[in-house]
Amino acid sequence: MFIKKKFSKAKKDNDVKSVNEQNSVKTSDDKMVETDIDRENLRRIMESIKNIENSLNLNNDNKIINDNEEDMEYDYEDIDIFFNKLTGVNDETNRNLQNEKLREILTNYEFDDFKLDDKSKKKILELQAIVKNIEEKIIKEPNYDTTKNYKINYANELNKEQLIAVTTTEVPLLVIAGAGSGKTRVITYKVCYLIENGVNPNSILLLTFTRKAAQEMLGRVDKLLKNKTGGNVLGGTFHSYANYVLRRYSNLIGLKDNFTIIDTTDSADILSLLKSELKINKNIDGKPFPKKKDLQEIITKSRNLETSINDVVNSYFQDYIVYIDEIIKLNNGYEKYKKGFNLLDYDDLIIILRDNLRDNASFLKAVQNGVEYVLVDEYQDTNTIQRDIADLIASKNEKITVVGDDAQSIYTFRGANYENILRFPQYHPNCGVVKLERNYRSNQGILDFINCIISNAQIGYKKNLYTNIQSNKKPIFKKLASGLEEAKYIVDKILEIKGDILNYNDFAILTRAAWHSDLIQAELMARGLTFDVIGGIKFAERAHVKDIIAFLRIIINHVDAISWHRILQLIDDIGEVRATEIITSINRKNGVINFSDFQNRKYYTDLNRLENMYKKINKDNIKISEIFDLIYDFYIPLFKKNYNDYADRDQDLEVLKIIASNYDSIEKFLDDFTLEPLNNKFHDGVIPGSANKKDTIKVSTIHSAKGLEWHTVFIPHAIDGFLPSAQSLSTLEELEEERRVFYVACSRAKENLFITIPVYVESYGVYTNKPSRFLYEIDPKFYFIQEDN
DNA sequence: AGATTTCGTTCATTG
DNA sequence: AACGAAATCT
Repeated sequence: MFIKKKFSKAKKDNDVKSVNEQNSVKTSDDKMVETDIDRENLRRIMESIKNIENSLNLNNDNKIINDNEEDMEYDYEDIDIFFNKLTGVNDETNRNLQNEKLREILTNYEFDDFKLDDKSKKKILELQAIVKNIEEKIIKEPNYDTTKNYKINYANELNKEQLIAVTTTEVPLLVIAGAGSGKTRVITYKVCYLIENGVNPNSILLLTFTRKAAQEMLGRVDKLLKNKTGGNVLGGTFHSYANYVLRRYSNLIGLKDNFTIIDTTDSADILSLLKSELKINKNIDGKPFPKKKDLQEIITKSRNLETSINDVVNSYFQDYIVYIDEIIKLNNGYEKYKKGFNLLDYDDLIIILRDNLRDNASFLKAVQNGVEYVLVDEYQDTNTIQRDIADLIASKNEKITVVGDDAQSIYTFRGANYENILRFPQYHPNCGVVKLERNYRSNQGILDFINCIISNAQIGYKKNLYTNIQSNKKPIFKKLASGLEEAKYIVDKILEIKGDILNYNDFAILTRAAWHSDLIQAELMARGLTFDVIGGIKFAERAHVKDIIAFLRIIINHVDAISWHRILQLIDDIGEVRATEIITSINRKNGVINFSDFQNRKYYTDLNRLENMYKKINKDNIKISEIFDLIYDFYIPLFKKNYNDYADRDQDLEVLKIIASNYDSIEKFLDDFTLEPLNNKFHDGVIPGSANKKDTIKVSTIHSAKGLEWHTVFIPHAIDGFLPSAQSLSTLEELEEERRVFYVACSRAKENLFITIPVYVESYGVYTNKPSRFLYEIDPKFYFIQEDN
């Protein structure tokens, strides 16, 4: 069972041999497995067990570990015995003891309080004052002309606060919208209302968190108005809007309009390349030089928070303080590299836009010329750059509406600043405020629970969500023996609740980190249930998908060096150094692809094939599907050579071709692909991101679940250290954000909310009995601890 | 020297 | 699954 699974990984032929002589640890079915790692793991497990046993105050007879025993040598049977005791599978008394103990843990849970420095205290006080002030700006009555003949009866279809939010169009407006309070509805109706009052749809700018959100809202506008005007609204994310404007007015800002947008992985790859070119690969005081991912994070953080690299390293990456000079050097190299090869990263898109709106009057005028009304969704997740963009565009008439919920701000790690929402009135002194508190989503049991979570938060608008939904089910907390048991429990529950009435669509499993649902996915698969994975490793980030994208980018931007690196290194005997040499030669020829200089090299055959491929692609009126066929002709042999699991990856290639073939141009496809990366893992013939209405269970990260809702929601692995994440416990701000993550997760549920923890976490090989501290903070009367299966 | 293979380590959250 | 360090190949 679980232990075997863990240890089978370490089982290797030669290890097995050595076991016989040295050690006698064995599994319950007598298979010899033993390595140093095994022993270390076993020791750790035993230590965990000891701790739990001690905390349970078992008498010695019930213990499997004798404290006096010096030599910690156990075999795996011991663990099974303990396991059964702990879960009470065999023993009624123990089960009761367990639940009693759990209740005790949940009510006597102690954590260190954070010591706030004076600066933070001051800030909290200041924000509290702001919050108080804001209450005075609340608009009390709608300004709605009932005599007007609208297609939509706004007064009927909206509650009073929603109606105020929709009809207040001529002043800056802050809409504080609690979870499930009809935020989307407000935005959709507001767009309709503007259009019905004669506003030109393409002078409305709607900025949302994902492009899908914008599309859905505008689709609903079309439905409500029974025409196609919604499609003319400028809608999208800040990044996609930036892309649009920068290309359109590239001449005004000295930018080439055929720039390539690179994603996070590309940035990291470039940094890694520069790192090896600069030959800085040191190890000072046992602290290794930052990995490419960390480098990328440092740089992007410094740009999004608008602070120096020095500050970022000092506050978030103390281990790298010794390398600050090198990191700054690398950053300069990175900037130069992007300029040289006509690349823009995500941060460039919005920073260049903001800077030009601010400093370039003719550009500002050109952009403002088209925009009369600005609507911003998920305002709590904007950073200061995005805030500036919205403010600058709206600066000519201040007809700006922002909608958000500071309690759901969960993106500070990428620079989002929930203070934007609190400080909106400071930037717009004549603004109005609307608070939406009526919840249309969850039943009262869930609302009590989530109100409780957020009442423990330190900063924010006071909100108290209420509902008219009659049912009143308390959330359920359940402890399971292992991740495997947790997975089984969840799948069983889904089937039980679903019955014949509900759809799979009604269920979601939400986790803090994508891998927390690994075992659940395995269980779903084993039982033949279809599910979609959202979040985690994205389709667009899989190695072979990136390969294809690289081929396409070269077509548009012949000097896109990072793509060349990817492609060339697929070929045998070409590594980083050879690739750089070849790329230099391409640059010398100004992007002309001609590899004749390398005729005598052994890898010339493939280079020649590559050259011919691009010659064939470079033909007028070639269809996108033909381009793909040519690329695949070249790629497939290399693909099979480079990925021994190519059979699993194979289907992605076909999907990519289908998606791309729906576009008119490669450029458009690449933009979309980078700006709205397909989230879903691909399996069973589902095209990721397609409007496929298949009835599937959703397995998602909490972050990706923002704005969505389900009948029944499961939050597995709600272990303290996972949620909140152990990596977010150093400051109060971090902890507060974790609380909001938990809040977002719980508030997705309409009817049922299940929170579970496994006692044994397979991938870490540790036992735990601590549920999330956020659970502890909640009055026990607001949830059940489920005692049996 | 540079390319490739192997093996251990690691597991936030994203446009 | 993907990275990076170390071992091994050419």
